[in-house]
Amino acid sequence: MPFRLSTRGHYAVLLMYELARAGDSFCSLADIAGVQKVSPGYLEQIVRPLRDAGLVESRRGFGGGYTLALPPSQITVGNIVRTVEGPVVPVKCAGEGDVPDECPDNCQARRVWRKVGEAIDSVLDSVTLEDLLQE
Amino acid sequence: MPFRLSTRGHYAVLLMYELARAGDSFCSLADIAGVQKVSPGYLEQIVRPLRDAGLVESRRGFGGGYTLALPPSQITVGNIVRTVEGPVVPVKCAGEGDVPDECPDNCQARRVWRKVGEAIDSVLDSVTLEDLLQE
DNA sequence: TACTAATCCTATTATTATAGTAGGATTAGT
DNA sequence: ACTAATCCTACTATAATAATAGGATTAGTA
Repeated sequence: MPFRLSTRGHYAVLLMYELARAGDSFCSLADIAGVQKVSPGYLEQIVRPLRDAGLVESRRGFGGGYTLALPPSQITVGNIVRTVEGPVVPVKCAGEGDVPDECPDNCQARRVWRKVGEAIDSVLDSVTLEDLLQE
Repeated sequence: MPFRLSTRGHYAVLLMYELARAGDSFCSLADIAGVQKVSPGYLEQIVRPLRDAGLVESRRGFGGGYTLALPPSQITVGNIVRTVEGPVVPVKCAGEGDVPDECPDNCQARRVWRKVGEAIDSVLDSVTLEDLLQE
C-alpha cells in the first residue's frame, strides 16, 4: 500500500495526544503505553527525537515523565511526524539537492511527487494537538 | 521517511509514460528497461496488474509488447499507482471497514489520516499521462 | 540510607516488505 | 527452425520496521 505512515509516526502522535490530555502534569511512558497498548520500550525510542527537538520536556526519577514543552495550539501533527520520521518526500528524486542515480533521468512525474509531498504537509500542518483534544 | 511511494508505483508511472510516448505502436519491456535503466524482469511483475486492470494491452511473440488500452488523457497517475499498489491508506485504521486490533482505540488522529489519503488521491488523480507528455 | 519509579542509552533481534533474480513455458512473426 | 517477445512460478538478498533486552543514571519516598 502506497504512502504509508509507519507506526513510529503514528505512535508519536498518540503519545503527544496523551501528553496534551495530561496538561501540565508529567506523564510516564508506562502510563501512555498502558492507555494505548503499545510497548513502553518502543515509545522510549520514539520520544527521544521529540525531546531533542524541544517539543517535550522530560523529568527523570521517581514521579518523573514527560510533558509538552509548548501549548497544544502550537504543535501540529506535521511537527510531530516530521520530527520522528524526517521530511515528507514520497520518492527520493523529488527531494532537495541532486537527483540520485537510482532515479531514471526522464522522470516526468517528479513534479507530481513534489506536489503530493506538499499536499501531505499541508494537511498535517493544518491540525494542532488542540484540534485533536477538541474532538 | 514517511509517506513513501515504493519503486513499484514509481516505475509503473515511468513505464506508462513510455507507452504513452510510443503512441499506438507496441513497445517491449526490454526497450523500456533500456531507456529507464530498470530490470526487465521487475517490470514484468509491475505490468501484469496494469494489464489485468485493462490499462494496457499486450501482444505476445516476435514484435510484441505493450500499448496503452486507453487514450493518455483518460489515464491518471492515480489510476496507475492504485492499480499496482492498492488504495492510498496512510495508516490501517483509516481504511474502510473495522478498525484493526493493532490500532489503539482512542486514535483521535484517524480523521487526519483519512484527510491525508484524500489529499494524495486528489493530486494523483489531477494528472493524466497526457499532462506528463506535454511537459 | 535503602527502595522504587522513572528516564536514559546501547545493542541486539525477529518479522516483514521491498526489490529484485532465475528459469522455463508459450506465442508469434521472419 | 529461429528469434524475440510475453507469460508464469518460485526463489532470494537486502533493508526497513518494530520491537526486545539489559543495564546505568536520576530523583523522590519510607
